[in-house]
Amino acid sequence: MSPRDLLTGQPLDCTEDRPRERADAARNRALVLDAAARLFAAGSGPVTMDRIARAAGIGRGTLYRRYPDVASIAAALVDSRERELQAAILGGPPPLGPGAPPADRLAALYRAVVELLDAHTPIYRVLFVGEIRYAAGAYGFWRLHVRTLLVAADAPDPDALVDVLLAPIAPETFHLQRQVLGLSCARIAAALDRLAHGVLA
Amino acid sequence: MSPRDLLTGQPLDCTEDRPRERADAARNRALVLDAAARLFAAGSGPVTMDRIARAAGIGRGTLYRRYPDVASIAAALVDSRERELQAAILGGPPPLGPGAPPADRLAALYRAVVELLDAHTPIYRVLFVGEIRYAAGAYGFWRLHVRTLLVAADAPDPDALVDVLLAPIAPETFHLQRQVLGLSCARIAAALDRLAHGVLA
DNA sequence: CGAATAAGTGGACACGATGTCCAGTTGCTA
DNA sequence: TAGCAACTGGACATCGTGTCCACTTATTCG
Repeated sequence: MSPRDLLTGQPLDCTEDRPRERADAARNRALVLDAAARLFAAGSGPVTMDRIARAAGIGRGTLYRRYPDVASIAAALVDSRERELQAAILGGPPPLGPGAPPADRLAALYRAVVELLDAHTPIYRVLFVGEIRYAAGAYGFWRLHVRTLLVAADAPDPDALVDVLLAPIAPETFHLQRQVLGLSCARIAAALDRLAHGVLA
Repeated sequence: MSPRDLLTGQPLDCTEDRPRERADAARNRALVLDAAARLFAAGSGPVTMDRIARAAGIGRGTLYRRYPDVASIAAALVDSRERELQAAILGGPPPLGPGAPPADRLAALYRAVVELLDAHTPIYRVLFVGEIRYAAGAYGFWRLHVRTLLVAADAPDPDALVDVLLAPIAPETFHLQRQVLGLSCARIAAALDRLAHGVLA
């Protein structure tokens, strides 16, 4: 693990005696996130560092100071939602939280992720593009969780199965099903439900 | 369907009376495919149109004349292998070909695709990147085939399930399992086998 | 209060890739 | 062997990336 938060790029130890973030920097950060959210929502053309900087009314150098790339900005935008989901998985009510059978918990995770993807499709399509996906914080957490469920269900070779079970919630697949094919979230979740109960029978 | 072959970029009607491809053009095409194969195999840095042109010793304009992008070149490189697989699915011996139960046929498809991905990982990582994947010829064929299997197995909502079942053989997932995690093809195929038999129970 | 200082700022720059265009060349055919 | 059409190759305009550095400003401390 790195000493920095994977999602925000901020040092993890916010309460350290190291000099606090300056007021203008904080203001600019808000401008950046706001502008990026607008650009993602607008969906007109690819969201680039250049566009974000111009939309936020700041220089490129300033943008690069805090965020190394578009993915890190996307991560910051969905940060709070993902923390909520993690909390619900770790300590919320079943079936998402502890207490339900593994297959039901996996299905519940699928349902929650489908909602998340639906609410922030353009962001996740940047955040989880190709390889980056596996480096993103959320994937690591989901992977750990699903692996635990596999072990609890006595499934063979959890290390090989876990990524197979996570593949169907890749943003590319979701986008194809939701936008291109026009499937409802309920139908997608139902298909994933069958997957969960089929494999973790 | 377009009047051109999705894989080779060549007109579909090779025997038409339209002027045949000139000798120098054919030579250059061979040079291009050869150079691209070498670049993909070498694996040193991203394979771009520019590099391919230089490696083949031809100009950029010449390259763009036949191939609009790197993906189309990658498609041409695996064309013959994919045609073989399609033939085996349509008319080969079971379980890949007709005659075996749907779950077995799906598992056999998984096994064959895993082999294909393993033999040409770098090519497929370009060919199936993000959205492009669904536009590539192979995906459409596999999709149709798997949908047929789902219908044959009386699975509910084949249109929602089919992409869920195809997601785990995305090159990104395969790369993670094979290269990053170091799993053997056999283990990956076994996990997919469980998936096939779990869902098409 | 008013320097000193370090963090923050913004735009210029070099680089690399894309896709287009067109003047010149060459293979093919009659 | 002449002419046409296909082919060739490199120049060009465009766009995005990531770095760099001289300048500015918020904060701190004497």
